Amino acid sequence: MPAKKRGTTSSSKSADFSQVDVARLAGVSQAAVSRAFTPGGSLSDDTRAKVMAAVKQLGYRPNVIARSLVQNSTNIIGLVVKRFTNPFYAQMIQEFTRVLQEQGYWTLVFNIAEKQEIEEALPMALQYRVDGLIITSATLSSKLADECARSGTPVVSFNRYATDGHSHMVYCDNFEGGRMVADALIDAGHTRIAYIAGEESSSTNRDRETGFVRRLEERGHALALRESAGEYDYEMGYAAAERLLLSGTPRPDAIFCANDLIAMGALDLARCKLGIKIPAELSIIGFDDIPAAGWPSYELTTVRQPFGILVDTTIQVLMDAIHDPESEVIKKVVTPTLIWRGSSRRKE
Amino acid sequence: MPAKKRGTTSSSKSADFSQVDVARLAGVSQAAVSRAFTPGGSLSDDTRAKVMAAVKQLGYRPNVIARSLVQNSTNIIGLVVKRFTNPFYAQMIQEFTRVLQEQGYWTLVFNIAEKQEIEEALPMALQYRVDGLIITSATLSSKLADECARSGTPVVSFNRYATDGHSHMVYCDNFEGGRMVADALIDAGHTRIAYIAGEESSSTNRDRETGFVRRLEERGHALALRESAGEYDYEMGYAAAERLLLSGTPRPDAIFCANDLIAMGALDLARCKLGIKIPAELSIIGFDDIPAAGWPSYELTTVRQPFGILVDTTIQVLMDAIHDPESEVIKKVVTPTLIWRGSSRRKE
DNA sequence: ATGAAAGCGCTAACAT
DNA sequence: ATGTTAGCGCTTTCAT
Repeated sequence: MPAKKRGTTSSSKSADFSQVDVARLAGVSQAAVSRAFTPGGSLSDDTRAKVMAAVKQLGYRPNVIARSLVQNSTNIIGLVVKRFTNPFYAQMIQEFTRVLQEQGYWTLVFNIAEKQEIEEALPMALQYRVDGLIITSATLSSKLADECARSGTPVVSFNRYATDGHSHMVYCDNFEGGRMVADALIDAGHTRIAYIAGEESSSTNRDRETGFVRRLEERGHALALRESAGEYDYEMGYAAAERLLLSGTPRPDAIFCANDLIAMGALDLARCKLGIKIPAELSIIGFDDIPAAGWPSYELTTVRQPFGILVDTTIQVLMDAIHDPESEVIKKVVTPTLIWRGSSRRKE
Repeated sequence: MPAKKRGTTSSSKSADFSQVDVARLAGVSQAAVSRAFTPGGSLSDDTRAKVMAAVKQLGYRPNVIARSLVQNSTNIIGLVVKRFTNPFYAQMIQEFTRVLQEQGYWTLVFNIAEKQEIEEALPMALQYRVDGLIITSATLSSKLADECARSGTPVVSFNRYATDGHSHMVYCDNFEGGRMVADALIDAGHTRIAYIAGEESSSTNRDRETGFVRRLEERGHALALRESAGEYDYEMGYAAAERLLLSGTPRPDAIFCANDLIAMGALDLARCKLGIKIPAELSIIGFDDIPAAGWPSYELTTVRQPFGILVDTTIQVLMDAIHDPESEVIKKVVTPTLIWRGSSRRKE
């Protein structure tokens, strides 16, 4: 089946040359060719020149797959993602691929739509012998985590907990972010405070909400209303806000949304459909600080996740784990920042 | 360097088992194990059972890298991307990875920031022996295209021309899209019509602009003003609109922007900073139809690229090319649709 | 500095 | 149906 053409006879198509071909043409051993491509391979200038001439003449290109087989290392990192269209995650992936490339790694993307799909995707990643895994928007079952550990593949969970005992973790302090928002809203004098949740099962949602609600309570406030978008997207945020604001109960004077997309949906519903004045009649605060949050049409107050730091840290942790497979589980927490903009009232 | 543990002795960490290990445990030949993992491999139920028992006991997982080496096929598609953060492209990548996975392929992402970087990224893709390449947001030099052809790696250029004689092409009819906008604006009675360009060197920009301007001229109109954002993003669009609308010359009454992000930047500048009424005083039309274009805060009239069709077609073309490497260059053109929304006046 | 040879884990052709 | 054998293209000893 492989339509492979070998040998020295000049044939025009689909010809992949190997080091044997190069060696033959250069009049050296195949090992010499290999050394010419090995950093630190000891080779005389003369032979190296001969090799390179032959390489150029044939248009030879090393076969990374073969190298990966013998070195038991692919220089590929598996990136498991979901919710791709959320700008926050899109930007993440962009950064991950970019920074990884700078470090000489390539990114194999595993796109999981349903929760269960990670059970298929992850074994594939292991079969491809990736050197490491970054998991965003999914949680490894402990069985999967064990398999990764057994095969010596380090895993970094990005922006979520992992209690499997093997995965490293890098995440934003979502709990603290929730607290910040509670303080901001209380300080601004709000009294009927609501929360719109994102994906209920996600640890990001749980932490943001818990931090938020606990802090409200600490300061003698209760959560007045709660609604759930179910997903982290605009449309679901819009719909959730609709349920929240048209529920018949007295309208809240502030809403904390689990992320920016939800907040923008809520904001649009409130001002475009219901004609509510933002922030005079209603404050809205999001989470992430995606680019659109800063656009003049939204001016969304939000909790910024410092994603450059998150990405760099994640990759650093992964690289450390790759080079020291025996290391203990590493956990890095990054602190978010509240970004004040026009969608919320300020302290009087 | 590879810390590999072999053999039958039960050792706990980093143990990757091979078919030899499985065979030994199952009391069959190594080839039998291979056959157990080969779709049409002939094997008795008895041996298959023995193999599977051993597989399970050891936690054996096939090594795809080794298979790729012998089969000369990786089941990996290289995806070359740029401008990741543009929602249109983010959505594309999401779709590409999803659909490719459905077909049993995995996506290796090559993120190129600078134009020149494709000269490094593409050879790497070839070294990884990808089964095919999808190029978005970049143009292959004919030298690179030749190398792909020589190595038998099919290439599909996504949303851009390729005149290299090898690359297949799937793109939206940007020229026609430009014409549609010209008609829409003229029909609505606009007389001072402007254009804000995206990345000047991109074929998408060139085609949209050419189609637009030609059609204006056909109908006896001239382009009143032209400004360039230089990039396809919001900030550059905002800045370009600022130059355009504050240039001192009489203000245009309509602007066609090379894509939605630029249009949203222009729209925000016009109404938030300059207080211009949209669309009463100024019509704005974009291109792409990203999700945000439909949000109530923007209601952006735009030319929709049917991206589901674009992606499906691209992958279909690529699959065909993979299975018939000798095929002629394929070119598929997809027609866009004008989506009317509130940011532009309608025919009176 | 260089070549010869072993072997990475697998598939596939060739026996039987 | 199953085992034997020969590679795939490469790195890496081990000699020299």
